[in-house]
Amino acid sequence: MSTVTPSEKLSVNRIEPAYKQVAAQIKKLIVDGTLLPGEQLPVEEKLGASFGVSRNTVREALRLLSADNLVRTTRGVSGGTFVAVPSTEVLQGSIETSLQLLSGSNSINVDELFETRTILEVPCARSAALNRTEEDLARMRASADRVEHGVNALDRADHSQDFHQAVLDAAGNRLLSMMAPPIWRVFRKTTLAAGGKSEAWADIDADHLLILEHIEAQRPEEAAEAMRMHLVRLHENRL
Amino acid sequence: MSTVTPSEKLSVNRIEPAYKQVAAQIKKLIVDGTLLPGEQLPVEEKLGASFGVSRNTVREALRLLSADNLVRTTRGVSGGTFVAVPSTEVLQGSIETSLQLLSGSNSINVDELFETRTILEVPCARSAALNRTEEDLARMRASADRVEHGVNALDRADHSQDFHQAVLDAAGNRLLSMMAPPIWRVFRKTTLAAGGKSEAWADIDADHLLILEHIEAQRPEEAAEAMRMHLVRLHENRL
DNA sequence: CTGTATTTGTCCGTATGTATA
DNA sequence: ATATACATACGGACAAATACA
Repeated sequence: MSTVTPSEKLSVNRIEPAYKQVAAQIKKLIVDGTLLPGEQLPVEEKLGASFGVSRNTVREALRLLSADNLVRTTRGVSGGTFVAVPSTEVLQGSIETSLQLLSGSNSINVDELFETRTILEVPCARSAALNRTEEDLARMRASADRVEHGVNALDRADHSQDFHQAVLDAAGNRLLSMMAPPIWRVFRKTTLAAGGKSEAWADIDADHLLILEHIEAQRPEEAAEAMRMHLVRLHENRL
Repeated sequence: MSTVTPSEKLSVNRIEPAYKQVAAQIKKLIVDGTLLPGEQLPVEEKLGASFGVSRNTVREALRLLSADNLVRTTRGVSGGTFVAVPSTEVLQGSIETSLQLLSGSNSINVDELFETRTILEVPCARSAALNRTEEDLARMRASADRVEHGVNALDRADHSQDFHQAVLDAAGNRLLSMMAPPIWRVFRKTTLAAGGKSEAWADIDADHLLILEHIEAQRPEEAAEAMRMHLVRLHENRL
């Protein structure tokens, strides 16, 4: 008679390390809203006593949470572990890391990155034409100008991203504003070594000005189309 | 004469805890591709010796990486720490957690979630009409049917998500396929308590069939428009 | 400005789990 | 089946940093 492991016979869960259980419980409290942003957690020794584990185990659990930026830790007498305030940078960072990994393992390719970028940014250009404020326009003008007068390709590329971010922000959808940048950055990392063709920069400057013009004049469809053409150019030039 | 802290006078970096530095270095090796997925890292003691820190510090660093699912750890003689293979589930999980937090802190609202969903899914319906395989169609038919015959609202909502996932997958952009589900899930969590109006299900079933019909007949614009109308209905009914 | 209390950071030792001889 | 070797998991003690009296 062959022996069977419990998992084959019964529907039981594999036992989890203590630090994972502790992390899961604290995470639940944070996501549920029981622990509010900014609130201080009990000190490590106290937490250990509550969970019935050592301080060390608590610390490993806290490291799990801090990697997700759910908590922030400072040392010293007035230090401690606090529930982190959610930030867009955190989300962008985790998306970027994951995308880079998926890109490296060929789970996604550059064409998919670019198509996604287009799908996100073209509607934003349309919305931006409707919702843009004077402040938005000033930001776009400034960054478009900085692209035009950038000292080198890297500098210009940076300011070009600023321009695109300004368009996204003008559209007024904060979720879209934060989803696009990780895609740019991963795309840029994977194609930076290849080196973009610099002769395209004059066309890119013209594109930016055209997009800006349509957004300023509140012509949504024209702005969307200009953005679409611009992104095609960027794709062709691997920028 | 007033004293100034170094950070005010010089551009220096605040010193980081050892475990963060260790984590950052290992992470760099993984993202760079120096350490390949599936590869085994040196044992904790060896790592500690390499970095000049104790095993415990190494462990906390590994916890930081495991939270991002960059490494996977098992114990026992054949165990150890291995570079994890990137998975879409991981990315979706981290996006979902961040979105939920941002949603809870009003950094994004449900209208933005829904607009983003529309922007992602309407182009996917268009692409799906062009790229769909027989297998894709079978998935859509099956899930549309399960929505229609679902025993309760929760069950129907589950199958409805399956239908939408099938459309996304048929479009062929793996990045879009993985970005949409976290948005649904967060949206659903925030509006579940409110309770959807169940009298809309008949219309939803009809929508699904119409979308399916256009995709099957390879009519991209009609499919996109049907999807857009369908999402408007979902939004109106808070589903 | 110096001492002191409090909190996290780090190290070492031991326990426990796991596969294999 | 049992022992053994080797990996991570856990626990306790000390060190360092920080704010405040």
